[in-house]
Formats: sequence, structure tokens, C-alpha cells
Amino acid sequence: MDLSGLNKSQLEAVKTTEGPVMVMAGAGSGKTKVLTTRISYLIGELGVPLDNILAVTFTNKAANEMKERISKILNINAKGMWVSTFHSFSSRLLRLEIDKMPPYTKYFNIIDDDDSLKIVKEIMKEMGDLYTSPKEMRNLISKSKNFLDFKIKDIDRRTEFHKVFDLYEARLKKDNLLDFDDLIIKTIELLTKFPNVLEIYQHKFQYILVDEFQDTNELQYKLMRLLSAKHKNIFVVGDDFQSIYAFRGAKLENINKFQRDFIGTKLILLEQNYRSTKEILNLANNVIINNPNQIKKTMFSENNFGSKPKIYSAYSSYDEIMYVCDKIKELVLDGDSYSDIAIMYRANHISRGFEEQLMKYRIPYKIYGGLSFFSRAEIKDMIAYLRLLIFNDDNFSFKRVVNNPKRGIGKSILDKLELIANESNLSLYDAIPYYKGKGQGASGLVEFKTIIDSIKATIENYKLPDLIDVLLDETGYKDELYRTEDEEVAEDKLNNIKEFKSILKDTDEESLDSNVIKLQGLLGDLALRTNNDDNNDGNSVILTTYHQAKGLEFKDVFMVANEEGIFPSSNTVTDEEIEEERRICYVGITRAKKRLFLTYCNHRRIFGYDTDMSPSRFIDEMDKSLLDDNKVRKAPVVNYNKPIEKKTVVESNNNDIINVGDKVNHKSFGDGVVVAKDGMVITVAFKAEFGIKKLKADHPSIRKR
DNA sequence: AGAAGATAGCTTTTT
DNA sequence: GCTATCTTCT
Repeated sequence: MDLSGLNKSQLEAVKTTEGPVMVMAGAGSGKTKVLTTRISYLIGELGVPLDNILAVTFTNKAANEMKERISKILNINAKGMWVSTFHSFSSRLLRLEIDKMPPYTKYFNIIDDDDSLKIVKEIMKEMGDLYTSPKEMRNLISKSKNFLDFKIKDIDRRTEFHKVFDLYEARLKKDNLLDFDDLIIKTIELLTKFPNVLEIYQHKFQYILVDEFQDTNELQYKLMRLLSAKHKNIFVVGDDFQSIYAFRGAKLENINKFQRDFIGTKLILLEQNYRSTKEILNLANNVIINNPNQIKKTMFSENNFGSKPKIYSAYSSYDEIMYVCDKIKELVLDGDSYSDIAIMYRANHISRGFEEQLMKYRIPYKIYGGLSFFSRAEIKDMIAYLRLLIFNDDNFSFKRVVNNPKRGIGKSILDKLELIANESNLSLYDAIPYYKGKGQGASGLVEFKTIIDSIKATIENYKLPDLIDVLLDETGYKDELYRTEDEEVAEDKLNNIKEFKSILKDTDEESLDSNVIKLQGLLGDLALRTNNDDNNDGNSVILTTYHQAKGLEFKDVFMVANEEGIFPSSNTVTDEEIEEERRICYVGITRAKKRLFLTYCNHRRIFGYDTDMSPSRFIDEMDKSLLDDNKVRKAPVVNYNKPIEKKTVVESNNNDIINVGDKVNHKSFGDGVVVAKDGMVITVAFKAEFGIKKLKADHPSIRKR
């Protein structure tokens, strides 16, 4: 096997196959190369069977890429290997073993955050007035599952939480559902409860590799520790500079814990950066140095010098967008292709303005992440219909589609049906024949069952993609779309469904199994799929959040919207949170190979209000000698001075008279002080990131404090 | 039941 | 400024 492309440390990381190894791999230090080479080495040189290796990453894309690279190096098909995300791994294992933990069955359905929120909403709706909003509650539930030291101080809120939590868990259990967090939790539960099962997998996975180790949380760490306890051949790769998932429970302490838990851990440092120019790397080091609690480490590079990162101070977000578009055109004229270029930002909503303008400029672009294809309503509807065809007892899918298209089946009818189902221990679907009653709803139920039954009876007669067309026609879904939506929207949704059909086509051609078996396999893990799985990177500019950009690299990177309140986000306050934001900034900078552009706006529309912005503290912190300052802008660009207009103003119910000097609270901007008054128009100074605004004193969002 | 109109809530970050 | 959800009217 050819290992000549590796440096000394990389080689050591590949060849130290026995015992615990921890690699601290800085940005651009060849981490993926080490991982794939090591796996290939295990298989190709040491003759380890494919099945005895487990590699875990954080994104499907990273997993797929690893498999592809291994396939190439060894000239084998690595598709079936245990190389996946933590969640996919858990799901795969649970499909094999969860039958041991009734009432769950291996046909469990995985629900995404949206579904989960919907369930929480349903539960809370019946509980009346509550302290916590459903969204908050959903957050708390996830936190309680991921943070071992989770606690709610306030006793009322705590009892409320436990009530909802218990109902939520019961509901999931009853319907054979697992949320994302459950995938990991149930896997640990299974392995702990059934030592013989644990034994099997400990024996099986002789070599375990964990990517992005700095982002593992306590549960994920526990899972890996359980599995590796026998062979102790565990290899973890991480970079504490790039730890950006503390909000999801990631524990940097795992790095220290690992060395304590696995005695004799070999520590390997990869400190040479092969990616970026010296100027870019200098800036990255200059940023991260402001994190006092960071373990000191300096990446070095033997790469050539390039140009200094450029910084641009824009008047408005429109101005910022135009600057970026102009620069992209220049870069392409200079010979770069669109796919060399990425626009990166802290929060997804920033992409909107860029999309519009890129389209106008005819610059091809692709949004990386954002709303997942599989979380679109029409796709979820199709999946639910398919699931119901295969699994009649899937109550969750049943509820999603029974009245979609409308069949006159409302809540009261469903409640009655549920009662019947519970009494005779049937699924909602099987309870339909026992539903006594007449009227639209009753006949709607019967009609629904007839349609599903008839499609089910002929399911093997079609190719899988054609099955979707049958569903669209027979259920009336297509007609309903055209009836209730604008034509454009309907076409759009049907296009998405068409894309979904192509996924079914792939599944169809993969095996000679029956349609039912094929669907059982496919439907299992659709919830875990994301947009970015297929990297058919054509020639497009990539728009992405910093989080999603991790692990990627681009020749030219634009970091946009570097403003206080956006980046760092206004939600981050504590020192620890700010330090995480700074690491996000580090991740952004180190994505760039050749050219880096930083921009910020002095004005931005936030929640529909024109807002004064100030540059990000991360910009302030940068040593200006490392930057090429481009902030010459002649005149403010038009398009910005649109008057603030509210469609409706409602009389506020408190008749407080608001005067200059009064404290007020605005729903979106928080507390502020009235600095001027002109009739009913007050001028309020809010927190720095929201600046000074003119508002109507009787606007419902305003309250006197 | 369903269209039209009004309003609240929203923007972290992801599997 | 956008969108999901609630309210009101037919």
C-alpha cells in the first residue's frame, strides 16, 4: 500500500493500529486522509474484515465521502461498511435488536424535530395555560435527554415539564416512534440491559474510529466507550479549536476524559496545515488567540503567501450583497469556477437576500443545508402514505394523511376512532370497520381504507416510482394540490415529489426483492437523510452556515454579516458562549484556501425594521495589519430607505402614557429607553445590536415597564 | 367548511 | 418581512 503521501505524524496515526489513539488534528491538516488511509490500511494490509470496523462521523456527507475514498483506495465496494453518523449507526443497530425491548419493533419510525414539536404542541394544547411555550418545551425535552446534569430550578415549571415529558414519552412509545435523541439513548439502554448483545458487538467491532471527536456529547462518548471496552482499539480524531456544538451537549472535556478512561492513550498532533495561505492562517491564529481557555496550539504552514484577507464595510445589506456578487464575477473572470467559491454566514436566514441577487446576476448557486428536502410537507406526506401501505399499524403516518386530501375527518372523529382502537387494542387503521356513525366523516374513513387497501393489494404490480403516481391519482392528492394551492406552488411541490421518485428509482434498481421489502428498507432511515448527502457538486457557488461548512474547503470564501447580534449571535452572552462563537469564526476562516473576504453592514433589516448595526467584535479583535481594508463606498445604495409601514395598528389595552425617559419593552428587541417623542411616535434606544428605532407608541409589541 | 383577514412569533447553530 | 396560526365572516 502506498503511504508515501503522508508526513511523519500522519503516518504514525495510520500505523498505530492497536490500543487507544487520540489525534489532535488542526484545520486542514489532512484529517480525512488519515482516517481513510487508516481504515484502508487495516483492511488492505492487516486483513481486517470490513465488518469488524466501525467508523463514526457527524454528517452523512462525511460518512459517504469516507466510504467512497476507501472504495477507491482498495478497489472494493465499501457501501455496506459500518461507516456512518452516530444516529445512522444507532438506527441500524436498533433495527436489528430493538425487538428485545418491547413494545418497540424493528419497524419503528424516526421522527424529526418538526414532528416532535407537533406532538409536544398536541400534548400541551390539552393542558391549558402553561408557563412554557411548546418550542421551549421541545428544547427542554431534548436538553434533558442529552445533558446528564439537566435541571429546572423553578418548581412549577419543573412539574409542568415532567408532566409533558411523561406524556411525550408515552406517546412515542405507544406509536413505535423514536426521536433523534432516542436513537442514541435506546442504543445505550439496549447494550446496558442486554450484556449478551453488548458482547456480540464488542466482539464484532475490533477497530473503532471516531471523527470530530471534540463534538461528541456525553451519550455518544458513553456509547463508544461501551463498544470499545473489549478490544480498546479506539481511534479518535478531533480539534478543540473547532468545537462548535456545545449547544447540543458536546463536551470538550471528553478529550481529557478519554485519556483518563483509556490508560496508555497515544497522543498524536497534526499541526501542519496544507490548506490555506499563510495570510489566512495568520488571521485564524490571530482570532483564536482571544480565547483564554483554549489549549495553546499553533498551526503552521509551508504553503505560499497569497493576498491578505479583504474586509469590506457595507452601507446596507443590499450593498453587501452587491459587493459579493461583483467580486464573484471578478473571480470567475480571473479563471476560478463557481464551485471554488462559498458564501458563509452564522444563521440560515442571511442567505435569502443573496439568493435573490445571485439569481438576478445569473450566478449559479446551491444552498447547502437549509430546509431539508425530506422535511418538506409534500415529501413527508408521500412517505407517510408509503409507510401506511407497508405498516398498517403506523398510527403516526395514519394521522398525517387520513384527512389529506380532505375527507371530512376532523378531530372529533379521530378521537372517537382512537377510543375504539384503544378499547380493542387495534391500530387506528384496523379500527375503521368498527367505527359506528354516519355522515361525511364516517364515509370518509371507509373511502380512505378502501383506497389504501386496493393499492396495497396491487403493490407488487408497479415499479416503485410508479407507485407514487398511483398514490397521487388514487388518493386525490394531486387534484387537491391544484385545488388548494396556486398553480406555481402546486407545480413546485409536484417537482419535489418527482425528485423523491428518483430516490425510489435508485432503491428499485438496487435489488430484486419485492416492493414491500424494498420499501421497508428505505423508509426506515429517510428521516436521517439530509440535503447534503449527495455531493453532485456541479458548477455552483455554495451558500452555507459555518456549522455546515465544517469539514469543507473552498478556494475563495466570503464570510458575510459580521455584525454584533448576528455574529456573535445576540443569543450568546456568557464568556463560554462567546468563545464558542469565536471558534465558529475560526472554522469559517480556515475553510478558505486562497482568498478570504469579510463583510459587514452598517444597516440591516431585522424583523422588518431598519436597524443600525456595528461590526462584529471578532472584526474589532483582528490585527488590522493582517487585513486589506476595502471599505471605500461612495454613496449609500438606493433600495434601502423604504419607509416603515405597519399594515395594522391595534389599540393597546393599557392606557399608559409613554413619555421620554420611560422604560419600555418590545417583544422582539427587548428593553429600551424612550429618547424622543412626536405625537404617537416614540424613538426608543434598545440594546446595541438593535440600535435606535422609531415606533408607534400604541403598537401591540410595545409595553411600558 | 373554507376563504379572507389579522396577528404573533420569529433568527442561532444540526443529527 | 415572512409565515404559521388564529379569527371572522360567508
